[in-house]
Amino acid sequence: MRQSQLFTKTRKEVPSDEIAKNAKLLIQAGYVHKEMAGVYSFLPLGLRVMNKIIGIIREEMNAVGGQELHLTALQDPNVWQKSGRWSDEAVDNWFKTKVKVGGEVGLAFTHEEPLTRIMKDHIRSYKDLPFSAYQFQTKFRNETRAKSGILRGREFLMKDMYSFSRHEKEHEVFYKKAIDAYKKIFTRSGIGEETYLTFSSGGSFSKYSHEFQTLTLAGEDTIHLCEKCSVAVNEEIIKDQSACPECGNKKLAKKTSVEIGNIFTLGTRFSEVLDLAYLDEKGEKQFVFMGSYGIGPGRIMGTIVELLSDEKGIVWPAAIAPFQVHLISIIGANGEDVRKEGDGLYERLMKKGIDVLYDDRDIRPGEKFADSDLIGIPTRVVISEKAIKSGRLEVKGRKTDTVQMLSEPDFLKTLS
RNA sequence: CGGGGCGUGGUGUAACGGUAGCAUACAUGCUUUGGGAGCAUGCAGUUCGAGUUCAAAUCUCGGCGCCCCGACCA
Repeated sequence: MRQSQLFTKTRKEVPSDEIAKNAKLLIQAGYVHKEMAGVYSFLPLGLRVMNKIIGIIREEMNAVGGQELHLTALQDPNVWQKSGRWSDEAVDNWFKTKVKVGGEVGLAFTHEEPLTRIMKDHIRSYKDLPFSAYQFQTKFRNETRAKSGILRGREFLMKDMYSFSRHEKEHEVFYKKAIDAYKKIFTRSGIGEETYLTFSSGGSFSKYSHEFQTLTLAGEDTIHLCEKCSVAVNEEIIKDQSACPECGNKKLAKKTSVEIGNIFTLGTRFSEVLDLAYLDEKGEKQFVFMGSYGIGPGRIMGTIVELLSDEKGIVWPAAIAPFQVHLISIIGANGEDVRKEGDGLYERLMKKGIDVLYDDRDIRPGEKFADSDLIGIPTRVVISEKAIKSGRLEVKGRKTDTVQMLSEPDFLKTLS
């Protein structure tokens, strides 16, 4: 992508009412646009990052056998009435609206009910189980208070997976696989070190659940973590569980964190009320045993900005950066050589399948460097008269201050 | 939802109740060209509605919006 064609521009100054670092930097660098409180549009750079995160999650969900599908945002009240989750008393953050010809619909804040109903058409026998399905879907939650930039919005993308098993024992096998898959996702996203498997309350589903909590002051949760086992206990159940669930360690460290994923054992909570059942080997009717598994890709994105940015801007991990390489041309007084060489290098890199953002703009170097640091692409390559004379590329990592002069083949090797 | 703060060009900021100014961005021209260049010219603004007043960005009331703390967070 040529930066001269990128319609988003960086800004020198940030909107003064933003406090959250993730909102400040993502707006300043042109990744997102705030539409209103808690509602963000993703611009080309932001969408690229989001798609990288989605790609990682998708691979890991597929690896545990999940099948991707896409459910509706508009919800039929009937199915929610059966589970008792349609009323505003039961669920206070519904967005509800009316259909013109009569009747109400809701905007989905989660999808247990609709998917359970769909599965009634497909599950008949124990032979149809176990099974899991997932989607990336926009969720709507009428939060009384949106906050912390993209970390807590009223509209946000969510990966939600649902598992359907014959019984608890079968469910637990999948549940453990899901935990491992989640760990891989957060590690690959570059926040594995700061992310803790956290024992938490199960809300209205079950007594306990597991959350994945990432340490950051921008978060709104409090966890008590065991440094030995890398697990934590959510503050909300610390009265019941005051020691490490793994090793019994009683000296837990209290930290602020953000919940970037959660997994619940649903049991037969939904299958019973919606009558999702199968016939077992003996021909007896059994309710399907369910679980649900959520991740907020936007929360991962915002959390990475919170954790990894520095005073100059964002620092993306290579796996989720919008581009692999930021190619910058320094066009001096007679810049034709540089322009030609830059264009040529850009074409060659693109042909190799390398994702390059090419700053071909006719502006001064200082501005290009500042933008590059702000945008946060992992590798920067500068092409200039100096570089052309040396016959090498000037390569610098976003996180390091040292510049390497590499031949083009050597540079290509560093990317593979 | 309770409490607090704040709404001025695209963005960031000034202005005692009395001419809405500065910076940046943008446009044009010339000069410049390795860490957000210089000069000149131009474009562009008081959140909305009532009220007080000779006069309101400024004071009062209300709406709308944004941020923060708390409550909530399936």
